[in-house]
Amino acid sequence: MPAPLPRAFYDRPATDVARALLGTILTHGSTSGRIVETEAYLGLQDRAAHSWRGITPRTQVLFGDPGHAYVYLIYGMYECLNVVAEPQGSPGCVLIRALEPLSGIPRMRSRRGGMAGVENLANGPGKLTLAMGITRRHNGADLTGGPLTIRPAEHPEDIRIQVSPRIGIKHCADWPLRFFIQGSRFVSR
DNA sequence: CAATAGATCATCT
DNA sequence: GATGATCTATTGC
Repeated sequence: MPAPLPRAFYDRPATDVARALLGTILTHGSTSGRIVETEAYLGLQDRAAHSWRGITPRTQVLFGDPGHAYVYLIYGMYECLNVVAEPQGSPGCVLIRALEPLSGIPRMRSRRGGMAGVENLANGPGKLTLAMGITRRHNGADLTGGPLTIRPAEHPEDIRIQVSPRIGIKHCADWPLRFFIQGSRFVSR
């Protein structure tokens, strides 16, 4: 099993990290999946980003070291996983929106309630945290070593990236900051 | 198939 | 007190 991506991988603009994360492998315990869809959130100039107003108790991790997880509760019901990018003090991050399940699929299915097909196990930000067992306990977790890690893509050269506006936001709704693997059946709708 | 409603709560005003 | 980086079930055509 290859080593987790190093901190330097995350220490660059959020948009670059969002593209580079496509094809990499998120692992938590027995479950793992290939990242097929991401969105970049830019920080102070991006009104769709949580961090656009500056540091609050919630956005603190976004201003910290890159390579850590930012997990928050949305709509009182689901949690979303982000990866902190950019150097300390610069709050860019990347939302992980969809996974292609690779291992631990029965475990994922039972966490999701037992009936979902493989394409529907983790094809959305709230679904993938549920399937992978990721919760707010992982907020601030170091992704370069620990129970939750991201490992290099297996065939990065084969990946074709497609770009679109981000989903489900009100501000900056036309910025082309959503990235996904062309042709993947595991991308959200 | 498309549109809509409802669930539910931490965070910030 | 309003809002939201969602999801599922249900209704309507």
